[in-house]
Amino acid sequence: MATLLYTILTRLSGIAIEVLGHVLPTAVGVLGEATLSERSSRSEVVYRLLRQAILEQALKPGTKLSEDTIADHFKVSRTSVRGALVRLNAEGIVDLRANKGACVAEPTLEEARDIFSLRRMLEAEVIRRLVADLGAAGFKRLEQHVREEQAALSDHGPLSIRLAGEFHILLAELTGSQALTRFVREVVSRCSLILARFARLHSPECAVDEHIQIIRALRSKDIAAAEKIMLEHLDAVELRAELNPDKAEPDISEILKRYAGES
Amino acid sequence: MATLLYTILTRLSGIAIEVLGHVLPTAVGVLGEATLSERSSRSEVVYRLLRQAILEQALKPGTKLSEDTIADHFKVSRTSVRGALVRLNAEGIVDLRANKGACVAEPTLEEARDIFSLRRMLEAEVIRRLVADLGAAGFKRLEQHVREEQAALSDHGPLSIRLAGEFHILLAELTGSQALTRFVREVVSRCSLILARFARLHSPECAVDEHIQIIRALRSKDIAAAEKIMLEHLDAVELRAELNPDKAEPDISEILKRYAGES
DNA sequence: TATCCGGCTATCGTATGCAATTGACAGCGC
DNA sequence: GCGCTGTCAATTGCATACGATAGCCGGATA
Repeated sequence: MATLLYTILTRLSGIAIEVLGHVLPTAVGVLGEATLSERSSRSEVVYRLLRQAILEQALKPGTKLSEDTIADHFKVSRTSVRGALVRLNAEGIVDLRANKGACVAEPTLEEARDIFSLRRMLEAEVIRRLVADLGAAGFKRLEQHVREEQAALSDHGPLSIRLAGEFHILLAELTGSQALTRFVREVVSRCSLILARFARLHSPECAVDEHIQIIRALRSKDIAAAEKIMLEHLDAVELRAELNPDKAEPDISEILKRYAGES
Repeated sequence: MATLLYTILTRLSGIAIEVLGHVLPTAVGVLGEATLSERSSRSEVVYRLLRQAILEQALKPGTKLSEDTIADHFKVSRTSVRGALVRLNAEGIVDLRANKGACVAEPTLEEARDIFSLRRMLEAEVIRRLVADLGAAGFKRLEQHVREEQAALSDHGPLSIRLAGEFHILLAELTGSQALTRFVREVVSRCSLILARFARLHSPECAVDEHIQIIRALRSKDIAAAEKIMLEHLDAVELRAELNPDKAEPDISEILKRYAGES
């Protein structure tokens, strides 16, 4: 397990080292969501890299995130790592057990259903708002994004997973509501964890086609139809996840709970 | 300004000092939301105290939160304070400007409307779920809470402000959905900031009566009615806030922007 | 007089060191 | 053989120390 973390971080550390030299602006661009010229502290960089690693499912749920290990690999002090871990914990994608170290969060099946249910609500709202006022510029960004997704499709790897999630975040951003965006970002992140934990193979996870359909529905300005498409899309995502709750328990405590009569 | 922070923290530090001795369990109880026996790190304690101070509107939007000052008053190191500030920042109630220190967030009017709109959506969902499955135990907790609110009413101070917000959080908790609770907690927190910034006098802010009506509506199991009451309640809260956008600009930059033609 | 420049101070970002807690293992008693 | 207890290593929590950055103020210059 420690070995796995080792491997992942080594792969990322190539970026990290450059980042921690003075190539920041460029590297920030690479990391995606940064608005340019935004200077990044070490803690910020670690935060982004870890987040990326988790959302790309390189770091799987349950993986222990030792401060020392991470600090060594990113060539920073534990202080910076801690800052990042605290933030990730606040977002719910890292569990922070006192004196026992951090690990990638392991959503339970129950939590998974909970998240999905909320996600449906939030994204339905997104659709409603977008049908009302999405302009040409917005559609352009969406289409551009989908093109990127298609380009990354052959990759079958981390990139396509991340882009699939970011499509939904982009939708939320286009509503112009910061708060809504924030929440969508969070549920999408956690859904990524859930899929990592429960889904068999992540397949092309969110089929790009479904995203294209959503755009088309938005164009049609038909609220009911658009909402329906989105919900079906989310159902599809959820189905891919929960169909096999077999994989649901690599975690013994879940199993034992039932025998202990804790519900 | 620094003087104000000084005063507030001094008032809180009485608690803090005890807390940082070994009286933790007791003190934690005082702080409300803790499930007993949960040991708290220094960072955690600072987090809770700051959060409480902000939500009770003792620390008003815009107040600078110097790490040194806080650390001195709570008798902890800056390290612990930083951890707390990072968390508060993640929740959106503290702004963290690089190399310039933290300050209590100052929601703009635009953000305020955004938050309220989201809040309506989230709490409507809460009501829908509660109408469906709130049991006797739940009603009991709600009524207990309202009694506390009534008791605190004469106080006209921090306590009643906090309890008013916590009523809504309690409602969310009763749905059993962690994610929903989390989001409601966040919007309620930010609404508190908004009221602190824009509302004239916070009056009994959320009239206790309105809370009682909500409970009654829940009892009636009439979704439409209950939802309506809740939305009216939130409208009332919002009205109290936005009726006088005069107070909207104690902040010069907002004013100057208009003259600079930046929008 | 207004503007620009340089040092100064206050404050933050990061690294490191030490104390404290946890979990494991060996040894002892039952 | 089983369980308990005390010691040890590993890892975190916290404090302190240092370097870096932003904002302030005074002086010099046009």
